[in-house]
Amino acid sequence: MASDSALQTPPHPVPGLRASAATSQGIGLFPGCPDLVGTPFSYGREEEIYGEGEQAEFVYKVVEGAVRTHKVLSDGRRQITGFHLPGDLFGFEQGEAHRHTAEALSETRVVIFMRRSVERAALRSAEVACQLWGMAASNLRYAQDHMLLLGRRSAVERVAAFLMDVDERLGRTGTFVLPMTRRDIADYLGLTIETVSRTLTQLEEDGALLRTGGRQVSLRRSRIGRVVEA
Amino acid sequence: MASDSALQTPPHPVPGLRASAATSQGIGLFPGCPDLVGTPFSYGREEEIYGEGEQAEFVYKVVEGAVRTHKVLSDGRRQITGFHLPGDLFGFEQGEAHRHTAEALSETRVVIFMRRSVERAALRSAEVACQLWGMAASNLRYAQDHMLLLGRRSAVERVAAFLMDVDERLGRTGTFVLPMTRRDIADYLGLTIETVSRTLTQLEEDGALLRTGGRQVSLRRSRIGRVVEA
DNA sequence: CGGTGATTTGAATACGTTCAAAACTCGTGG
DNA sequence: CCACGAGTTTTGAACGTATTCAAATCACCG
Repeated sequence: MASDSALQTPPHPVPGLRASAATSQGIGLFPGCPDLVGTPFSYGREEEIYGEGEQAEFVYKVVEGAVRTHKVLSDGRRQITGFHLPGDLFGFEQGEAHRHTAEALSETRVVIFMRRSVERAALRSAEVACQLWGMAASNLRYAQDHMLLLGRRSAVERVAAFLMDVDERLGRTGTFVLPMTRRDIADYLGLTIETVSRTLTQLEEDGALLRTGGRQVSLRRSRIGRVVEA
Repeated sequence: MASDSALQTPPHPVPGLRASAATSQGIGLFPGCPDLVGTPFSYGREEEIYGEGEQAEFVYKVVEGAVRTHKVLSDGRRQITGFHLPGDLFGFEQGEAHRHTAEALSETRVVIFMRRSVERAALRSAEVACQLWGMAASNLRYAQDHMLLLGRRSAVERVAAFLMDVDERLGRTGTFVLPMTRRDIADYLGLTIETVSRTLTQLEEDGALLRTGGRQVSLRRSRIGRVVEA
């Protein structure tokens, strides 16, 4: 399931000193932050990147593909806390252990950084620390919007808002292929797969979107926008 | 409704240069951060501290009392994103405008800081920036736990988890007076006031807690803990 | 002690869930 | 290129939890 890259040692790579050797492919942690260079790595569909409770050694940046992070209750109920698309950072924890499980939705390429070195960089440079702060704050904003969705929105509103969000993050073309299953969508929106499916059907009947094949959707922005409004 | 302090000009104070004069009462932003001194201020029960969309000029730290922050949909549905008790910081935004509304639950004393000067301090000092990062990260963790609660937990689980959380933050005595109304609890847990009330009754019948008067509760930690488990 | 707002309780309803089965997709191999 | 088959998605029907609407009770302040 793992990629065939010679650099890999799944499931938990140790970049060590190889980071500098990877400079050609390496991508900086932040736009203007050339000294922190990551090691490329990749994961196969449904592959676990790290599990809840594991030592949080690395930080990850998506290059290609998509990742989900989630939490689970002991009886299996699952809440996806976020989908991470190219350019997004994930896996950063304050404590020693990961507080989520992260899995690749599809064949996914990332670059990884040692958490320790990022933290050291933050301690030395106010600029780096501010970027990390900004990142956490932006994730917080996102989480709070999602709290409003989970706590107070109806099924149609959740699904419509979700589709608009995905469209946005995928380039606002209005037409895209959902990178996740119905189960993932349901576990992200606090619904069941059946409700997600029924709601999609309803939105299509209302002319808010068109479906061609299981995952492909085209939004009628004006119509679907009216569903969310409030 | 505002306090009778001579320093006040409700609802939106301008501390300006008075900050240094307030040193005697002033409380630093962080434990080891003596150069950022706030101006004391207070608000009456149900008084708005700032509104969503307003210019985010200040940052607040609760000294006494309690504050709620929330978001509202145009039709009035409300989601409380957090309760802030003594010691907690709130009102920090990344952008120019507040993304929530903040209100005092009861007579509340805070110290306020100019956002600009905190930001300037962060730019200068990696240590301050790291503290702010840590704060945002901790809020994020909290928000993500709450997402799991809102998305996947039943009414009893939500109420039980809520009571245990309040107990924790109020000193783990097991006995306390809820500082908020049923409506606040409902809007925090994504339920209705009726459901919160019924659930409280049910928990009492199950022997998980005792109620003496509207807001006073005593938890049977072992019993109520079993409700949340998962 | 009265009055107002908060809380609780009751009954009917609705929305989303659950369980079950059919239909569709898409990758694989013939 | 088509057929197969596993997994995913859709649809259907019954059910359950939480909501809604309504009214009674309670708590607290003056």
